[in-house]
Amino acid sequence: MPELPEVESVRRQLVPRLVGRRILAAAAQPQRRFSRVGAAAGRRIGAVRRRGKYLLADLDGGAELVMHLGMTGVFRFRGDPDGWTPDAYVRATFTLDDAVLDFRDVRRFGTLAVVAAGDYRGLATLAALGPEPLSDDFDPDRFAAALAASRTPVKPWLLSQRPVAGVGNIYADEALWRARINPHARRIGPARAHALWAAIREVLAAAIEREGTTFRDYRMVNGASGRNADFLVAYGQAGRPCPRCATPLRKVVLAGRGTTYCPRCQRH
DNA sequence: AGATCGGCCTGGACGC
DNA sequence: TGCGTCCAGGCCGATC
Repeated sequence: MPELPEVESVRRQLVPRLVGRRILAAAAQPQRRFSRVGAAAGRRIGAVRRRGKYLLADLDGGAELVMHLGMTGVFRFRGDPDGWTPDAYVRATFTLDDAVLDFRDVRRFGTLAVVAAGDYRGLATLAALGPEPLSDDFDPDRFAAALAASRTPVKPWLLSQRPVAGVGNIYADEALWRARINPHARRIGPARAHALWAAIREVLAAAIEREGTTFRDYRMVNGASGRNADFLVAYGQAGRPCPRCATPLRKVVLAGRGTTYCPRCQRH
């Protein structure tokens, strides 16, 4: 499930192969999640950026290609040494001047859209996206103040993408464990908010170093897996002893999402 | 206006 | 073996 570290790892592999290239043709399956993809045809690609879990490619003529990997989205180039060949799950194809790029997405949770540059009106989450966690825009005091003002349990609050961009289910569980905060907590003081602020940055930075977490679907553009799965201490570890206090980790459903935490050392 | 919840989508794991 | 059920979860839109 691609979150910020996975999307960033994909971005880093896309940059050398997309920046400066011209899109000769672009086509996607007809569905609402793919909007005006054909409008990318004929345009040259500028910077390939990332905001949260979104990939953003600047196109000439004042356009922008917005890409979201959803749950199972991957980008792959035809003819690469990894032997990728398109299959029934390819949802969109971009013909470049020197390569052919496929967007494969088994579960169709991904999004592709060509918009006027910066016009995210059809993309509510992107339009209201919080600060980049690894940038100076992510301010610990503002984060603590926003957390103090919220009455929502902290985990779904994080997943909303408004307080901070790019944190999904895996890294929310990891960061809350690291900061010793119960995912159900609704009232969190400044000291613990600062601990969570730091934990988010640490967890995401370490996962980027390892090129993301692969369980099954997530792959980089070259087909390789991320190496972070073996380092998870909370997500997917229900029943195992907490590495801090040895209490068995508990799994619950919170706001419709599987949530694993230590019932002893993660406090309300 | 903000919080909450169901729907989307499909393969794989699991139970009988 | 085969079938049915459940689960994974980011985002969107409807509803309260």
